[in-house]
Amino acid sequence: MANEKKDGAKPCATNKRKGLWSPDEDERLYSHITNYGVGTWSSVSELAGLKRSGKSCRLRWMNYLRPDLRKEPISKQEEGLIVSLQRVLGNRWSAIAARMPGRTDNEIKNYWNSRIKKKLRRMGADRDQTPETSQIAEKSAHCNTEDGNLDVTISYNNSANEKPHSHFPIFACQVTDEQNCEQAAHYSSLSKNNEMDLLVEGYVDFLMSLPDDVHADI
DNA sequence: AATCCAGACAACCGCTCTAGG
DNA sequence: CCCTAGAGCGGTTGTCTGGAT
Repeated sequence: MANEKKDGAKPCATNKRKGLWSPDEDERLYSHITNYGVGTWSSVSELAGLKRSGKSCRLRWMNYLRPDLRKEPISKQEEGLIVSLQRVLGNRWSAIAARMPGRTDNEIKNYWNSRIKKKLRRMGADRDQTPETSQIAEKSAHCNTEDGNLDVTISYNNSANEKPHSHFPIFACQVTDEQNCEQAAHYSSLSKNNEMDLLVEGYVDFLMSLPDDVHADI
């Protein structure tokens, strides 16, 4: 709860404190919100006796003080999920975080920038060429279950240079048991109906259900 | 012991979106 | 519609820490 780092906060031109939060500030913010709720963030700052912007209070609460945050490091399983979701959703960190309970967009973004991105680049698989959101909006899914392989592929229109399609796999594995076969059939029906949101949700659930050692070593 | 440097994380900035007047 | 304030988002910067020299 308490900020263990040194208090580097200093007032800015508008007389608002900036920089790292002190344990006292954390305590004030936490007890105010747990007792009275948020209301508006600018009022929280004032009512909690903080010389911080409402924006700063919101960020501190969302990224650090919220009781439902997971404190443990991001697991291998979650890392795989981040990579997969980034491929599907692009750099929409809040959308990715929404599918990972207890994790924040800031945490995921930092994790991506400091670790995964580097890791992918080392492997020559940097996905910075992920399609823009508008392109993702036009994407469609293909799911191939032939030959006992479950291969889920997202395709998207590349309107900029009018190439018909580019595609990138978000998931591929051997269908080895009954449960996977059912999953494959499920994906297949979703992709045929172009139900992208459900496909992504189902994919997330499936990924989370896998034991850690199943995840590909990216 | 001092310094440097890279990695990790916290926080800020600027922008967009949305709701209400 | 237009304007404004607040909220939220993603990119970027700042700060701290620990390891290497």
